[in-house]
Amino acid sequence: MQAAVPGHQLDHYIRVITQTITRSTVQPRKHISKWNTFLAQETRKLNKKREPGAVPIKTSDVSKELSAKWKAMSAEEQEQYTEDMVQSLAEAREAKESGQHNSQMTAFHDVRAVVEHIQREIVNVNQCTGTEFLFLAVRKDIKRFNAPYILRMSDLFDTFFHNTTKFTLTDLVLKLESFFIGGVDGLAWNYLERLVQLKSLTAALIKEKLNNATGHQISRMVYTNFDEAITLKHGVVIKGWPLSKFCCPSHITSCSDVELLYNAWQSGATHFVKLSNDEYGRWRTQYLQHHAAAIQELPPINSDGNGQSATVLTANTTVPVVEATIPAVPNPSENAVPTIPTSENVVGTVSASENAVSAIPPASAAASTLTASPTFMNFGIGGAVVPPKARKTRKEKGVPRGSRKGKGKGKGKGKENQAK
DNA sequence: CCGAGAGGATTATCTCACCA
DNA sequence: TGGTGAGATAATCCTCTCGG
Repeated sequence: MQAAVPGHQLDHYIRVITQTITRSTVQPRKHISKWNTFLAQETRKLNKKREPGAVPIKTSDVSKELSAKWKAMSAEEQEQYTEDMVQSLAEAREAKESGQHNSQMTAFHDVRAVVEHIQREIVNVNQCTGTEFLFLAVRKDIKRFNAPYILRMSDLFDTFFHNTTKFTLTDLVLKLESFFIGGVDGLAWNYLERLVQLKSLTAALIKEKLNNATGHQISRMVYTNFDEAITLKHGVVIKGWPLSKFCCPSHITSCSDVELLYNAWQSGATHFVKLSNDEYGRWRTQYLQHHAAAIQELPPINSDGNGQSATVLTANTTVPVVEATIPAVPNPSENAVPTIPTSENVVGTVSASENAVSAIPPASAAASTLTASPTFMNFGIGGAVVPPKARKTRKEKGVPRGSRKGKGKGKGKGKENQAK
């Protein structure tokens, strides 16, 4: 393609062929630059005039020359000259943003729609006849987006599989997926592989939920400075974060924590909530007030010993808005509102240390909510979430290990040392 | 195009449970 | 009691996005 239609870097053709996102779609500028449209327009004209087969003129080749021409024009002339182009670029941008052209995404939605339909039918038959159903769905291609899916009509399925195979349904469906994706070898998952896979699935799930909540594609989920990067920009908050620490899944080191997080998102116990205009307005006001207070009031606050919020704000860590309590019976429509920052329930926006821990429900709270869910569930719901086993404090805790360069490679190194 | 920063993946090393 | 390997932890590396 590059040979046939030269003039771009290889990356450009790859993006055109695969229809993947480009930087312009990731974070489009708020306003289309008149200068850019002028530059594009003029370069296009010059390219039309060039000899057939000649090397295409790039904007960088003519920008200086065109800059002089641009500056010579009055503001009105510039406006008039680029008006049409700006409009057509705006339309193209809109089409690019909302247009559906990704076959993987189409497949994902197809699977989801079919699964939803099957779920409805199974529930109906179960209610009419009392027949027990267990329905599993896994992808067989790593490129597909759909996460493993479990639908079961009774908790007894969990008990049965655990008693007979020593695996939970979650473990089994992960193994099943690995079998389809990687063949028999995929079954030989060790802890690390499972952890990595689950982290990846969880990150993808959270991003998908974020996109659904905002109604448009977000380039990536931001965990550090969540309130600034996500809530402030998109008016979305998180409810029911199940862990004491808010961070990206890859930074969670315990497998059980990742499982808990994944299950919480999959079940909806943890979810994004889009704020209404009023709610967002209030949230934004408070957010800006808190930040202003943190900057302006730090010295006097420390001196009079009052004003914990501002003191905590200066801790340099911004914790996202996390709903303080998970309702016993999840009802998003009713519980989506109170994430507006008030002094009681939005501790997360101003607290970085002590308050954040108390504000976020413990793992057991999330688990109890899960078990209170309906009888048909998604992946992993209803299984008891076992907290990580307490371990001895490591001797080298807090001691920097230093560079490992030149210390040899391969996982067996530590074992070899131990053997010695 | 480039640097900063964040997310995600990989690697090295230690702990612990199990078994002969 | 010692060997073995899975699990756990922390450091480091790699990749990507964003904004200037």
